[in-house]
Amino acid sequence: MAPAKVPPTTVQRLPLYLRCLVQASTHHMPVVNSVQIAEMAGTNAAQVRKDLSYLGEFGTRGIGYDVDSLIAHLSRHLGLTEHRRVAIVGYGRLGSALQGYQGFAERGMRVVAVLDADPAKIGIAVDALTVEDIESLEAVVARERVEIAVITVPAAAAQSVADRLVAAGIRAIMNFAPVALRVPEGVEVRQADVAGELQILSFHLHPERTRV
Amino acid sequence: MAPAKVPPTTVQRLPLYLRCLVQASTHHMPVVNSVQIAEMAGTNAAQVRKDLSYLGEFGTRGIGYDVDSLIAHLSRHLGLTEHRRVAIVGYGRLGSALQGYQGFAERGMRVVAVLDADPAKIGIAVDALTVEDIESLEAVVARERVEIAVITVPAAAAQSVADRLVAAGIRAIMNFAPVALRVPEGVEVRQADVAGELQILSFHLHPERTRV
DNA sequence: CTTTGTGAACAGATTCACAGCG
DNA sequence: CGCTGTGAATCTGTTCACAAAG
Repeated sequence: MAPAKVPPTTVQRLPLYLRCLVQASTHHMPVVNSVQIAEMAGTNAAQVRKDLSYLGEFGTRGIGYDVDSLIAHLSRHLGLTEHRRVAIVGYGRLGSALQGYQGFAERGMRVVAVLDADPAKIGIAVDALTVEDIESLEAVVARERVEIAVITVPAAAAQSVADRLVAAGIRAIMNFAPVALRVPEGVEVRQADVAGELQILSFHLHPERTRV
Repeated sequence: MAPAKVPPTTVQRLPLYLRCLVQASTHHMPVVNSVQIAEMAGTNAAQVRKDLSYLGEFGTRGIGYDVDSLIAHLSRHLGLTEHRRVAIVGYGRLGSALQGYQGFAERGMRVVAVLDADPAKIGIAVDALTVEDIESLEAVVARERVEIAVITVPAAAAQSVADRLVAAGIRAIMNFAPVALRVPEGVEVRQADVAGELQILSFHLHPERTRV
């Protein structure tokens, strides 16, 4: 019953389930069963039930899961009862695309700071924010109570930015720079590498599906 | 010897190894051993050796791996001996950020087409390309011999775009829209969901981490 | 009668540890 | 000797199948 140990693979699927349930909610479905969730999520029903069982017992046998109540449970387990405070470090093409992404708010994320090292970019007003100097990173993190940092700086600068973020108390980093970050125990890093993903796709296209 | 069956988890790490080796090459290291690769990649040496062993026997016992030769082998196995032809469908903030990303070329990817449904965007010149009408998707895919498609359209349009891409012969899709795409057997999809990744990070920040 | 929740069986990935080769 | 390559052992995740609950 208590959230003892949730397997990493299960955690990775929770946002997907949440998305599907929100969609079901907008379609005015009051209740869904594990087969329906699995169809929407592209998995199988046993997986869905097992995953949810790690968080608690939320279903009703013979009926299924109450959509709104399950949304509430998942949101709580994902720590999304309040919006998470996100800083974007690096206001290049990708950084500005993320800053302007409308999908964050409805999924529990709030961008509270944008930073860059380029004097030409510092001071630019974006929505209600201003691009701030990366030199004042520590002050900004403290002032805005940043919980999650998104790194969109060039690869060469990523590790030093990560070091400073960690020193400033950040424990959750999403890194778009194509380098493996070194962080101390207790700091969680998610790596996003678009070119790498395309290379994985390329592997599956490989002509060499016969023999060498 | 022959590339029989490479486990999916291994395939996912190959781009990472390739990146590390390219870095080693620029640092003028002619040879690296599995411990060094593991350090750069953030894994362990046994993992590196096992992964590489699925592709063949590239090392020299007592010495290690020749960097340039291993880069060549990995590139070949990833199908990167020639640049992969990529189309970006959806010229919004994210689509344009990806279109302008300089990192693709050096990692075997070449953007050969950009499409959008918005008449205000169709015709815009981007580098050597022009944003084309999504209505002519099939013609563009054929003309440019597109191998990989990147979907950056709104969630509501993603499935129909995917259906048309598959019908046009595309077998590798990277999807940035936050929906689970349904595709037939034989079509490979990689899902990228930034908000979902941040939610995973949020889970790890959860206050409820105190053992119950 | 339906659907959950879950032990047990299974499948897959990681790590170990060492034989084999340079 | 040093380092790779790999079977064997271990660990982790997925799927099955059914008892328990409404």
